[in-house]
Amino acid sequence: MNKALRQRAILDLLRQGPIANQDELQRALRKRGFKVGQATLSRDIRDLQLSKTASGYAFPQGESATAALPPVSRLVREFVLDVRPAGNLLVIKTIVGSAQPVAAALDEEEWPETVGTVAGDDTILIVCPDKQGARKLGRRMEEMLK
Amino acid sequence: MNKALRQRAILDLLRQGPIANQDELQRALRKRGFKVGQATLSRDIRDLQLSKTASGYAFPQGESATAALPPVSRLVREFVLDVRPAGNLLVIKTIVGSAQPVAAALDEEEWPETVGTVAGDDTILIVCPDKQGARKLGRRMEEMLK
DNA sequence: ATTCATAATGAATAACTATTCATTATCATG
DNA sequence: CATGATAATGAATAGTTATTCATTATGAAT
Repeated sequence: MNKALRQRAILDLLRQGPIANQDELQRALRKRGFKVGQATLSRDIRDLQLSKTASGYAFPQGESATAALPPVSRLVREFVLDVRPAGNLLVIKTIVGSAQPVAAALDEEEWPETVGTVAGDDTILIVCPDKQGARKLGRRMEEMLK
Repeated sequence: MNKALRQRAILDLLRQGPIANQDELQRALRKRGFKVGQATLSRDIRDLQLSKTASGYAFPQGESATAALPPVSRLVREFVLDVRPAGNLLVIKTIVGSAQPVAAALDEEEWPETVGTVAGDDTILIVCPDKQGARKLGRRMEEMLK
């Protein structure tokens, strides 16, 4: 039950390459650890306002799919447990299994302080350019935790 | 068996308003005199590169549907039997039943010499600004007849 | 006109997608 | 922690679309 992450993953998959149908989408998502039924995918596709073309699912005009998506702050609040700067690194703890997709979402934000990210099962490491960057990013994420 | 006219009509219908599915498209086309099966519509939609969105069929990016369409010259060659200037009018004879859609296609060209068009069952009247315009347009269409 | 090749089409059906209905999770509040 | 409201989900199924397999039309070339 993590619609938010799943829908982000769907958009991500779409950027990677063409998805011909919901069956294919289902299999691709399963590889990423999302196990859902076809009905749910049909709903996701409606939510994201995707359209089906001869060559697979496509984004709507003007990248408005991103708009239909919950903001990262909501993801952080929902899945992140702890944030700790450590030198020029930021160590983020998430509920188990969510580190990977949350990291992907953070990546997409393209914050200037993120040089790179690595994600395990329940831990994300964000590499920042320097100690100051890590602290700044840390504060921003603490803020999101409400 | 007049794919060319039918596909033009489909695009025209799409401009008029939303078409939710092929059943609806089939009924709308029938009103215009095109009687075809669902299978054919599925093929037309592929040909025209339309995509299906939550709010019905939509044009592809960049109006490229027009590109997938045969040029007017082909329509004229196929459906027009005779062209005769008469003062500032151009009288066009078509095979029976095609005047209406052919006139629609000619209209869309927005030639400067066409002030307006009226179409019956097998006859199109194109009103031109003057005698010269009618003759010029007449020559252009004769040309299309090969 | 006959023949041949190609294109267009429909009926039947396979494939795919959306919805309904019931169930389960989540969350706020007493 | 119960309870009720709301959201998310899946199984079954209804609805929709794509494809297959014949068949028919069209046009070119004898």
